[in-house]
Amino acid sequence: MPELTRSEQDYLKALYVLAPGGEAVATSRLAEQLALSAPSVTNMLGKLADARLVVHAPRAGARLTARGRRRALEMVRRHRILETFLVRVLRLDWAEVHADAEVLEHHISPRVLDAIDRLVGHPHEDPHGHPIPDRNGHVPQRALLPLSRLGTGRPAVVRELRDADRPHLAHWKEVGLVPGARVRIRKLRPLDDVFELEVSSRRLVTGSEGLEGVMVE
Amino acid sequence: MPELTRSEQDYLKALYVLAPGGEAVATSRLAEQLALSAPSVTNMLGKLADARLVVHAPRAGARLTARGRRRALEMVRRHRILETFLVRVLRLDWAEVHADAEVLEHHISPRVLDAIDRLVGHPHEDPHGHPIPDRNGHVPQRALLPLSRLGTGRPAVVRELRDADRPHLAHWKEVGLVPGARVRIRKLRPLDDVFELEVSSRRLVTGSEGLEGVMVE
DNA sequence: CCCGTATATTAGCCTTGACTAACGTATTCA
DNA sequence: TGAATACGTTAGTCAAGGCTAATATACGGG
Repeated sequence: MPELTRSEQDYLKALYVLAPGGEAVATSRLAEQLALSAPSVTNMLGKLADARLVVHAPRAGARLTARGRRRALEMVRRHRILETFLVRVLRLDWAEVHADAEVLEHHISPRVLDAIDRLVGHPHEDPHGHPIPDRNGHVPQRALLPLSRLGTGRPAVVRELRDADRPHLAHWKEVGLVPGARVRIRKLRPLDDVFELEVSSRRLVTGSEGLEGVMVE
Repeated sequence: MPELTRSEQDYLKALYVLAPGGEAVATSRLAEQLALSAPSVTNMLGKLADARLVVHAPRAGARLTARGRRRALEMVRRHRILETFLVRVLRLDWAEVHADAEVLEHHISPRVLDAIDRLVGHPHEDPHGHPIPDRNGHVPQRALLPLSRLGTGRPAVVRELRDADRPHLAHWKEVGLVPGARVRIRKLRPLDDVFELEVSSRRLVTGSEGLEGVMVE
């Protein structure tokens, strides 16, 4: 298993995040996700294709190969274990751990990762509710939908919160939108973009802003 | 306080390790310490001098400025706190933690470092006995000498073990050469390079090989 | 005092992974 | 069907931070 550079790891993880099911991802989407220019992405996709980690159909985007997916899931696993550690052991704030995990995931040795995993008790979910892939790259896939698309009246349970955007995370925590919370959309006013929610029996009125980051079941 | 690259941090730390007292260090010594070529070192010293982190008298080696020393001690502090964490919290082996700390020291945010420091109880010494600089870059300086230069008969106490060489560390631990252990040289046979030691009342016969890594008081 | 050796520096090159500018291709709409 | 637009790729550049080969300095011994 050849070593990957930090950039290569980032590209693979981004591909997985954008297409967990292995669909093809457009160059531009990947560039946006990584905050890089399109030519940089084309260029790196070439290298990753040479290494058989992605297939890059010239003008039809890129998809992970089985090997690429393995490596991507390894990074996802690292990230989520680290977030769990940062919250549970170091007691950092839920909303603040993403950036640190993003850096550390590239620099922790397998030995240290295992020790951390052991310390936090081999969790199956990170602090934001995301499932943690096992050592073999197996992840339980769940069928979730963004809260913004849950119909009126139907009760649901919050499962995952997108960890990448710090400001919303802090806010969600405050209003009780955390994994396990019960939600229901009481009323939906699409014209002025207002949601009236019931979160664990409390009332909450909010705009749709950011609500695709809250995944429910 | 401008950001330093990983390489810059490594150079500063190496300078501190080779000359804790602020003496000038020869280019070649630094190159050896960092396992780099001499021209690479000359080149980087130029940059560090521009940044006022070292003074580089053209053919007389380099020494840290006050600012450079501050940054170097920050790295030393990080390294030692991390080693303490790896041993005390993650329960990794004493002899195995150096390499991991060496990488992580560059990638841990101040927030995470503080949390780790708190978790391990603000230690003043790392697992190998080295003093940990405080936040302001203050280190208690002790006058130690390598065990290889302790005279015959004089009792002493082991204080620090050089953490960089893994094989010896493992060995020293086995034979009881750990911080706090009492030692005495019973007999010294310089011709065949044999030391007869007494370590915490146990007999030990050994060559001088590596004994400069054991610092006693 | 000059030469040989050791050490430091200069010159020039390489790789990684970004970037911008320019160019090609594909799609959509009139 | 042809033009406008969106998107992708090619070409060429840059900064970091290594390297080797060649050059320069300094120092000690004959």
